Amino acid sequence: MKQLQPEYTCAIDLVIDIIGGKWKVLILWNLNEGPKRFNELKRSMPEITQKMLTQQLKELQEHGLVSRTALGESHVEYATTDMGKKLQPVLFKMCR
Amino acid sequence: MKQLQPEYTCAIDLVIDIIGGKWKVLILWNLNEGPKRFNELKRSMPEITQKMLTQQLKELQEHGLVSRTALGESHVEYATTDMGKKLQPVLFKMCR
DNA sequence: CAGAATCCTGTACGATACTG
DNA sequence: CAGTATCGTACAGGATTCTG
Repeated sequence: MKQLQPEYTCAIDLVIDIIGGKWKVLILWNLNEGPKRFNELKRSMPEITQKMLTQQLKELQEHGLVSRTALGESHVEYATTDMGKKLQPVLFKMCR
Repeated sequence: MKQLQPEYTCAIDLVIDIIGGKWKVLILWNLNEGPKRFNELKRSMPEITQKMLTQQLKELQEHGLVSRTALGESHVEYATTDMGKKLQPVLFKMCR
């Protein structure tokens, strides 16, 4: 998981790395309601491509904000972690 | 000057637009000490190119965070605006 | 269903040279 | 001193096809 040291000279760079880009905040927003499956997330963000959803979910996992749970052969559930839940009010206070 | 409406669905996008990228926070940091001339800024950020410094300063002006004052033929001074000064503590609280 | 694999494009950023 | 102008590159993100 990414930490503040040593490659970041400024925490802002880390924040931008973690929630920057086109999709991460939107994904966190959609997971706010509760755990969702991959295609369920996909449907709630019609404009995202599968590639980007896969990729951004993977990065959110690496940053410890989202968890992935395989519940069956073809049943995967994504949810916000405790850290993700702590981040949400900070983000969403700024969103309308 | 950019506003919250209507092209941003989330204020985070605006924040990233305003202070995102590789150089903006660093420029604001360097202007924290007081007004500086173009080359003075350039020297305090040896790795930035003239092109990027020019470009980012222009964007910071458009966002109303930095002011530009021509003091002579070849003497230009950059400084943080009131809004820039308000933004600084928020940013720098996160920086070490 | 939940992805992986390719290929492609736009643009942020860099290197370098030049100028009033 | 304070920039422009051009050219080149790397990478984020998109479109499409394929798979266990």
